[in-house]
Amino acid sequence: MASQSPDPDQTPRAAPTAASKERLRMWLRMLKTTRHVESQLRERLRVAYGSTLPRFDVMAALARYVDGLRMSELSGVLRVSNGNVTGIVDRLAEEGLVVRVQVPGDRRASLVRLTQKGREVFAAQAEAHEAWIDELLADFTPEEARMFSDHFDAISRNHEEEGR
Amino acid sequence: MASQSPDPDQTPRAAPTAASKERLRMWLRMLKTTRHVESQLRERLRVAYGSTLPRFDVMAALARYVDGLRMSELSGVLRVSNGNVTGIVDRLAEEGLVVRVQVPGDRRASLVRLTQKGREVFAAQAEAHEAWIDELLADFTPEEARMFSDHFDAISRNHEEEGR
DNA sequence: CAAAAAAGGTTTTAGCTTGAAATATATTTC
DNA sequence: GAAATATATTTCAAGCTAAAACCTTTTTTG
Repeated sequence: MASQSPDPDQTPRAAPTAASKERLRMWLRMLKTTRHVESQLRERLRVAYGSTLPRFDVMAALARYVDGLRMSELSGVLRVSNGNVTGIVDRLAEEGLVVRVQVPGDRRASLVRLTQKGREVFAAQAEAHEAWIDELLADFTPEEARMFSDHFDAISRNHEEEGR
Repeated sequence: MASQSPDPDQTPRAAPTAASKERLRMWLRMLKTTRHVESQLRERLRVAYGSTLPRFDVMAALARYVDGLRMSELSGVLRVSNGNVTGIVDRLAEEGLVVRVQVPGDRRASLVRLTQKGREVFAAQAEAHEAWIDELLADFTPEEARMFSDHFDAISRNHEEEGR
């Protein structure tokens, strides 16, 4: 076992350290797994429901907020750009899954809500979605899943504070 | 501690089980973290280098394969659609970062390679990229990172077998 | 070898994504 | 209360994405 750590200085950035290599490795694997699951979900939503992940995400947000959300709240919850939501809601509205309701006191704003049809469609999709996740992540035991959840949760919290 | 598992039957799909709830929870958190890191990387690449993540991914692949890759190999390595790579390579070629080389024996195919300029630009971006990851995932200790890597790695392997 | 099938790429279409500019309405300030 | 500022949303430009249609060129097959 020859000497392996010739450079023990505390370089704060740019210089690749053992730790940064480890994190990079983790990131690449995590990204790969995430993309695989996402692309599976995309395809299954497309084939089974003729829908997309962004549409599903919007409906999921609206399902959680029964009273509806303003466009800006929607983009805030989903953490996507403002103009982005406009197009997705347009298409969902065309299909009769959501409605834009005028906000009484403010003629700029509008409230987006799921329609009855929207609620029904989403309920079916959400159930399938959960089963797909269960299948795609079957390699994680429930215990592992819980451990990872808790860890990611801590990190998300940090991120949210930054992004205030 | 009252009894907590009223439904011990082996329902294979659709019925939400405790395990599926746990995996769903994990997925949502993992996705949130991944998206946060990705959007940070996108923004930083844009601001610091006027570039994008897909461009970076293509250059990273070409940096690993010094002899170059065919378009189809490139899309295979990156796991994106065939026609997708065409546009990205077009733009990288316009900027002089890659070149398309005719394959001697086959007039359909072409080999894509990084130019000298491409190698230099990528080297700088890759170093910044690693430092950004290190910063964005600083909440993971190197040991945790290693553990997560190993776990995701096992899963990726399974996915690759499916996707053959 | 000619027809058929396969392989390598590009183009097209429709949708998603962001950031910036534009529009309309509200609120604040002088 | 008019002008300036801020807020809510949409529009726009540029790029990414998958899938499908479409050329070429190569390989296979009868």
